[in-house]
Amino acid sequence: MNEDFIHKWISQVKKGTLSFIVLNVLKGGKAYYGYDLINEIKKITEIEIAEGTLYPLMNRLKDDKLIRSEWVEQESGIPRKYYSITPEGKNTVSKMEEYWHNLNNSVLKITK
Amino acid sequence: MNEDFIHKWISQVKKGTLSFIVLNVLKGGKAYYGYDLINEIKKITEIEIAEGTLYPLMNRLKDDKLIRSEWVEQESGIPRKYYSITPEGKNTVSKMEEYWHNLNNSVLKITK
DNA sequence: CATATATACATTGTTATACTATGTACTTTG
DNA sequence: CAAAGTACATAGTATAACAATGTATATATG
Repeated sequence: MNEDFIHKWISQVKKGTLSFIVLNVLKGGKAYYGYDLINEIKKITEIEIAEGTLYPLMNRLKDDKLIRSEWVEQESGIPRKYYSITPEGKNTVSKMEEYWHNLNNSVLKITK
Repeated sequence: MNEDFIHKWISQVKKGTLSFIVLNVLKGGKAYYGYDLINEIKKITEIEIAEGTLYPLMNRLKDDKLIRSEWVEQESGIPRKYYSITPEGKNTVSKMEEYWHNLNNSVLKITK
């Protein structure tokens, strides 16, 4: 069946898209912790990010200095690592937005 | 610099996007050969597909029976391999379109 | 006429990233 | 007290874009 093809295709489309989405959520300046981000993104976009995808992704973004992180102790339960965007991250996300916009316009041109 | 980040990001975004674009070009029923596809897509979308990307991509699409190919001898020059879409390809591309549309709506929601 | 450029297909090796599976550890709920 | 939820993390696998390289023909240019 080509169900399988579609499934694999969606996984490929997510490559790149996820970092863009995460940076956009953080863009406003509010800090999020990982588990929260997954749920927030699922709520807004219906896109499900596996934990095994998100945590390495956040580390990559941090290595590239687009976000920073900070451990915050909780009154009860496990400490949370809060992520927030850096100035360089904001700068980068606006360039990404521009590319995405052009890409979608191209796709619209070609799909109709 | 984050020029490098953007560059790598664009390469990742193309994963999945390129197969979608190629199938959309073929969707109308007209047959294209590889070299022609690259130029056609560059002209319409400004997206540059490397030859080392396109030919393996076309083989994958063929393996998945979304397209078929046919060698056509030329009066002069190198024979061309013409690709055309299959019914299954048309079916698949419309599912892809649906997903893409939803994805872009999600992104729009999150970027504003 | 030799060389560069364009046409046309193809493969190999490298790199990046999503996902599954698995693991740790604490808390809440039935 | 077991199950489900919260919260972080890593290892291994699969996939795909791209650079580099190779083959071969045709045409333009100095």
